[in-house]
Amino acid sequence: MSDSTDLKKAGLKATLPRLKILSILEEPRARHMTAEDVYKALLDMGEEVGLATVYRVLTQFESAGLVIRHNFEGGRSVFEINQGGHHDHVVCVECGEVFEFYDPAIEERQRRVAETLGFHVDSHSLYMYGTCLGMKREGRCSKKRIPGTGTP
Amino acid sequence: MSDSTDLKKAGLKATLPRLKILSILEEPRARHMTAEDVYKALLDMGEEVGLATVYRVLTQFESAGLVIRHNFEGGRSVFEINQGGHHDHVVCVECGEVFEFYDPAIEERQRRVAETLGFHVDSHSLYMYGTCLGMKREGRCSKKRIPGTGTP
DNA sequence: GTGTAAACTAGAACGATTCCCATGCAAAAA
DNA sequence: TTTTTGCATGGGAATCGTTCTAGTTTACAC
Repeated sequence: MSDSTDLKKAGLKATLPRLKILSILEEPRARHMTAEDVYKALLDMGEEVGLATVYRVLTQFESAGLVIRHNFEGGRSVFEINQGGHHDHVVCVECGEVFEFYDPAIEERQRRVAETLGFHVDSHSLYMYGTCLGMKREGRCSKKRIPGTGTP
Repeated sequence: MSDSTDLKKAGLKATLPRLKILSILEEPRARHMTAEDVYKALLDMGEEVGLATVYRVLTQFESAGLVIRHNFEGGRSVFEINQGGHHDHVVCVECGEVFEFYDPAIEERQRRVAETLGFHVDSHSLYMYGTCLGMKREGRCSKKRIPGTGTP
């Protein structure tokens, strides 16, 4: 299905900035981007889009369920395209790399805890922070820093 | 053990601002406070402490392991005194109330996941956001808003 | 094509946090 | 005791990410 159709289904007009932003987030290598990252990517591809628009659009996308917003350590938000399957995150504080995982047992226990407390859960987030020792991407921890993650 | 001893053990001089801030965080009703909350509490008790000092001291306390910093949804940080036992959080987006829980099974599964990934975990955070239907504190969801939590 | 509401841009404003620096104070040296 | 040294402080300015405002442009139903 085209991006344009995705947007209309979400009740949003298919404007140029929105289409561009969506396409950037859909690139496989994009995964977790800050608003600033998206803005820079737009500039790099020669698009005239204001930073304010990026923030507005990302927030709209979040409301529409097209993207998911994460608040990693350090305060700033990172966005990820919503491809359906829920998952949690492991963040390497050395290289800033973000890995994903899904554990049914954890999900089930969370449901249980909420039930016990009489709590209706809208969303939950689970992040693990540490170092990717022996992680196999390019041999080891890549030392490349991704904005919005890790410690200084 | 006195606060003064706690500070010295953490390698920090026992200065007045630090003692005051520590004592505020130790009050049982304090639990989860923003830097601003701590600052206001100091002003209320007639102390002359700068906001910058509050931030600086809280960060030092965090490094020393005396307090834990949380990044709840909404961006701002909330601080909680570290009383040893690790726990996770359930945040009511209606009233801003924060509840704590600990589930050994979840902790164990997390450890397992990290192990599988060859990842050394320094810390992790698990938050559930929702509404505290039927929660029994003062009958129900108290509608009192706590800074740094919840949606607008 | 045209009208209208929605979306856009740039820049100002905002709130949280950090930086800067002159001053204060307490432990170590003389 | 006096001097020195160095960390801690307070206040305001600066910075950062994010949101708001005003005026202009665009998408889409007619």
